[in-house]
Amino acid sequence: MLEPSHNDELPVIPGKRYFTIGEVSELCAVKPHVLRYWEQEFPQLKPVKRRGNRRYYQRQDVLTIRQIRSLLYDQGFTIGGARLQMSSEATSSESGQLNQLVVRMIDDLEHLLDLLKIK
Amino acid sequence: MLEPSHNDELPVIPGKRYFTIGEVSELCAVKPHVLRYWEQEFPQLKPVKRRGNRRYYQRQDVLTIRQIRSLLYDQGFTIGGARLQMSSEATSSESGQLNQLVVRMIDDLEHLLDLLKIK
DNA sequence: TGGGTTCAAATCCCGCCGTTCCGACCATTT
DNA sequence: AAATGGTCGGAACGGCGGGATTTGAACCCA
Repeated sequence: MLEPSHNDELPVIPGKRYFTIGEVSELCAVKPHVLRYWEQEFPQLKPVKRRGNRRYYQRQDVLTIRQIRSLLYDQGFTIGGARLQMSSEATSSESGQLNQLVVRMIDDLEHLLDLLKIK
Repeated sequence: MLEPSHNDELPVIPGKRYFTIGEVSELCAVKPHVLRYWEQEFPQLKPVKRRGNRRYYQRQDVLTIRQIRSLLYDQGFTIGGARLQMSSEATSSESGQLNQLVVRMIDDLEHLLDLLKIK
């Protein structure tokens, strides 16, 4: 259960705007009914709903789900613990210190990505 | 940044060398049978045993138990997740807090890398 | 010698985290 | 428009992780 079945191994997210629950299920390796369940447990997970209450997930939703998945399946949090992490992350990204560090690391990564593209 | 551990509210550890399971139970607010159970789940928790298989805990054991307690009860890890945290900390020369921060940042950065891949 | 503590091991139990079922609704293909 | 297949919510169901309780004996201190 706690083998690192990591996000790296998940498919690349196609370049389209909306995804059905079935598509998200495959993109995140999480069954549809589990996605519906998580929706009850994580307030930040709120896909758009249209005609007949169908869910339409956007990129951010997919990434959020992958993050939840990582917290639960890779890092070994309970659902309550994962919820805590998600919300504490939301608030900590507003405190400059950590945020700046992350921003700098992102810069470095972008730099590296550029290098990779050239070669 | 992370949830303050409730360990602050636990009693000060008296300045003696050995503690019985009953004493540790009170010092850590964890019932004796749970302490025995955790002993099966966390290899690093190995109190000395003497005369009639009785457990004699040392200061370090008490601290270890408080840490496990914090991971399980305050931070919302499963037992498996807590074990992961403990062992990853054991291999780190730094404190558990920093280590955990790094783990989360790596997670965040992977999250951001996904974003970069799309754009 | 008696009351409190501890022991290992077996058994019990509850709630988390899904799973399975369901009839009905929706979307896409032919 | 019919056929095919995905999706809907809600309720009932289930495994099992994480203890809790029980048992009966050994131990310790007074």
